[in-house]
Amino acid sequence: MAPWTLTDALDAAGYRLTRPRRQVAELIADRDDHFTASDLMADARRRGMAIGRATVFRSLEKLSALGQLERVRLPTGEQAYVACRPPDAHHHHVVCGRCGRSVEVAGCTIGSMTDEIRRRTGYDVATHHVELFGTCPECLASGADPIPPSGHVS
Amino acid sequence: MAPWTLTDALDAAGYRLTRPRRQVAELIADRDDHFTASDLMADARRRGMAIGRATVFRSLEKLSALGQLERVRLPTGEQAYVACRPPDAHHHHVVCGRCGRSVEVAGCTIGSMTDEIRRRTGYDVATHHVELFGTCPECLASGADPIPPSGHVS
DNA sequence: ATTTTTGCAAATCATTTGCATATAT
DNA sequence: ATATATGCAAATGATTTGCAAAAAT
Repeated sequence: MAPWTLTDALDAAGYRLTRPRRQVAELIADRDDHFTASDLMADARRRGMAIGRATVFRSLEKLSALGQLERVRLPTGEQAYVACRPPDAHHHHVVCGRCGRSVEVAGCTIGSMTDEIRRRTGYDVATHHVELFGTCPECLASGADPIPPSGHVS
Repeated sequence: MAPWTLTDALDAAGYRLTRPRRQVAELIADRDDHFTASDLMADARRRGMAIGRATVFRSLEKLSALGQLERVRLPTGEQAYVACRPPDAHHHHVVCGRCGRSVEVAGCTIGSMTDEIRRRTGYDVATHHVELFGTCPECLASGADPIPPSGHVS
């Protein structure tokens, strides 16, 4: 069988495989960068797919819940999504601020912080979000000026 | 002089010290938890302060740009802010998902990840965002069930 | 006096929801 | 058949913007 598609994930979770859902899955699979809900709407229109706005949002919600997508807030403040491939392991994404491409980064070092935080602050850390932004190798190679490191982050 | 207030920060940055701005600064200073723009609007109304919605947003924007506030996206999806005290050093916030209180955590271990990421992915990491959520010591003591660690985070 | 800031109301924008219809199972 | 999902359009909610009036320098 094909590796493991978003459609498979929806299927495995017991959702019905409808035309709109297959199409949303296809649109996402064809992207290698982050995207917003409206990006997908535009993609769909461009390909002549008729998918309702609400359906796109509902699909994104389900796929996020299934761990197939991660919601990220871009530095610009936009709400975007990136596909998790593979979706199971704990990881983070680095998003290129220039072209939008993203890759996953395994080996999260945050875990080791939580004990330390508990000890120092008394807070029991349950979850965390990490969003990394920078410049991808392609954009670096193309001579574009890298995004300058920001002085005060997070 | 008083330690260093949000008002001082606005002043130092060359902004005019208007009544609404002083009031927003006061409202924020009186909070020890995260807050949304609407929270501040409500606080203001409660105290009989007449501050326009737009002014609140404009003030939050300036204070964020000055590094006095951090914008955080709560697990619920809400856009909130937390005060940075002190505002200068690189740090992150742990937010209590139960009561909203937050504290800063110094000693970010992300920095050490960036070289590794560069080596493994070719991405030049410029900025990062870390948002930590959990349960604060007070809430833990009060016997409330801690927020369960989430399986797939970020 | 001059420039900045305010506050309103309108505009924008993203996201959600109700509900009758259509579709997958 | 029957439960689920769609798609519209309307509702919601947050944030932004234009602009004349008000306030700070």
